[in-house]
Amino acid sequence: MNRIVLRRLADGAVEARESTDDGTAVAASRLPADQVPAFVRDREREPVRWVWDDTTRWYPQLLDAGVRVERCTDLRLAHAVLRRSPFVDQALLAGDDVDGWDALQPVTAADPALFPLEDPADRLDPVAEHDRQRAALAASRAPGRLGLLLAAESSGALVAAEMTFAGLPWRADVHERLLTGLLGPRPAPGNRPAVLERLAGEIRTAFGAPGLNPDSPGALLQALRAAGLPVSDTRSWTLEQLEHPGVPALLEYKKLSRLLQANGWNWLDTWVRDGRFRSYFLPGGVVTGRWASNGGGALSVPTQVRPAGVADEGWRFVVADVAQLEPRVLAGMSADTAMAEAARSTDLYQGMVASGAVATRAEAKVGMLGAMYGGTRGESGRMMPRLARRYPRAIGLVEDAARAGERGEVVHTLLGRGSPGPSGSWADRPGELDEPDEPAGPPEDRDRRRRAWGRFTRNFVVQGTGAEWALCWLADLRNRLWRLGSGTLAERPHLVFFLHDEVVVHTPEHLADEVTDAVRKAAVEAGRLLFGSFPVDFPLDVSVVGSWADAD
DNA sequence: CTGACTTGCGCC
DNA sequence: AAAGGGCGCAAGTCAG
Repeated sequence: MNRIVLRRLADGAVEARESTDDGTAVAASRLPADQVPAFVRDREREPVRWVWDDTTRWYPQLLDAGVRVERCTDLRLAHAVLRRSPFVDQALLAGDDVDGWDALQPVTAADPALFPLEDPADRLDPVAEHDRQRAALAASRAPGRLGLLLAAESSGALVAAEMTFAGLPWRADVHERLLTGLLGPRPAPGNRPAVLERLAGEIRTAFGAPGLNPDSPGALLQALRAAGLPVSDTRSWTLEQLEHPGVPALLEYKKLSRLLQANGWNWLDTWVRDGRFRSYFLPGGVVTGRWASNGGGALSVPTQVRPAGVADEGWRFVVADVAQLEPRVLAGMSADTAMAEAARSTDLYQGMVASGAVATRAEAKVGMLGAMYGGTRGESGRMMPRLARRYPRAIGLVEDAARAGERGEVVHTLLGRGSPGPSGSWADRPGELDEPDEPAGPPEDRDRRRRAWGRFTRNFVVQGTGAEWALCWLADLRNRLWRLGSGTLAERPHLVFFLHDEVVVHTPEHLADEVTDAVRKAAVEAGRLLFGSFPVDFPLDVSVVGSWADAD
């Protein structure tokens, strides 16, 4: 398949340089910027891979012009993966531009700085970088796996741009009714809603603290202690343990105050327009490879406001999430057949019980979470020896990752995403510089930091490989959805939300069953891509609903 | 005053 | 019930 590298020139025109799969140059042309969408649309008639510095700098404009692309190489994201991958000989990526590529940041409309006036991306040469990346990949220790990761990462970049373009259908009227019902009418700026004001009064009375601002943790802590309560913080969980007549009002206040601050009227004003919640998703935004988001807190939309996520008239949401993604991924990547056997069940934890490994589902769950997160105390710590006997490969893999992290070594995901190196003097190795801002401190501090880094690397391999499974799922699903419909992106079934192990597809009602089928087939394909013929299942919970709140 | 940091809490 | 990992965000707090 041919590739076309797009590059913005100093005068604003765009250069398109086409080459064959083996790198032979075919053609180069120069286009006025306003002719780029038509050019891309025309060339998309035949299979082609677009190569560009950064999807956030090219794709939104194409989508606005009604142009969808099938595949791309996102050099920014690929560079970030390659630079950290232990599979790669870093010398092959060296060049004058390497610092520029390292520093390149995505562009979001929330952060319109630097674009399009003085964009650092325009000082970088995408053709040279593409050549370096191809050479580094070809010479890498596992070009198949790493190549899959780069393709999936680039595909994720397309999905992210498309989700922002389409937006998540959101009914501001439903949301406002919900707010008014819980908080009272929208207050004037700077004032508390009536319900919060009433609760604040009750709190002041109950704790004998006139003038107390319950939003101030310091002042609240003082008031609680003055009332004779033995607390050292003001977290809800701490407060729940207390017997005091003022506590219920305080907990209610905190809950509603949180709703107001995070997803209140200001949130609606800022993030919801024309019936859509438009956030920005940032593939590769987290070190493990998970996505981050920018704007509107898209990765933590509380269940409380999900009733306002409502499909358009004649459309439906297909909401799908994977049950227990990470333990299943761990079974697959460690090729632990006993754990994969437990994963044959819809409920992996129940499968562990059925096999006799543990007595109860609760034990299975707490034990596995401890294995993946590094819990050593209490219940999960007690489960570890039994799990290690029963699932030696799975538990061995995370234990090895933890030990490697404690030694200051880099670990990697199944497809080759590398963990960042530790910083701090506990990890100093010969030839490395001390971090002047982090003194060695007493030995027990160093040990604590060492163990904390081990917990990070332990979790990194599982969370990161889980993110790779999810990327493959998304990428395959995106292509299946496109083939289901006709017309523009927004006229076909399309992705509108993604969160680690959950997707929401907005689809014309008559295609909902086919979308459900596509979501399941894509999950099977993701498992095959990562784990080949190793038998590990990824069962989905799928709901076809009118409102997001009705899923599950 | 601004910017950096802390606290607390939402999601997985 | 959290613990143990990863985030983003808003408000309060504090240093300069």
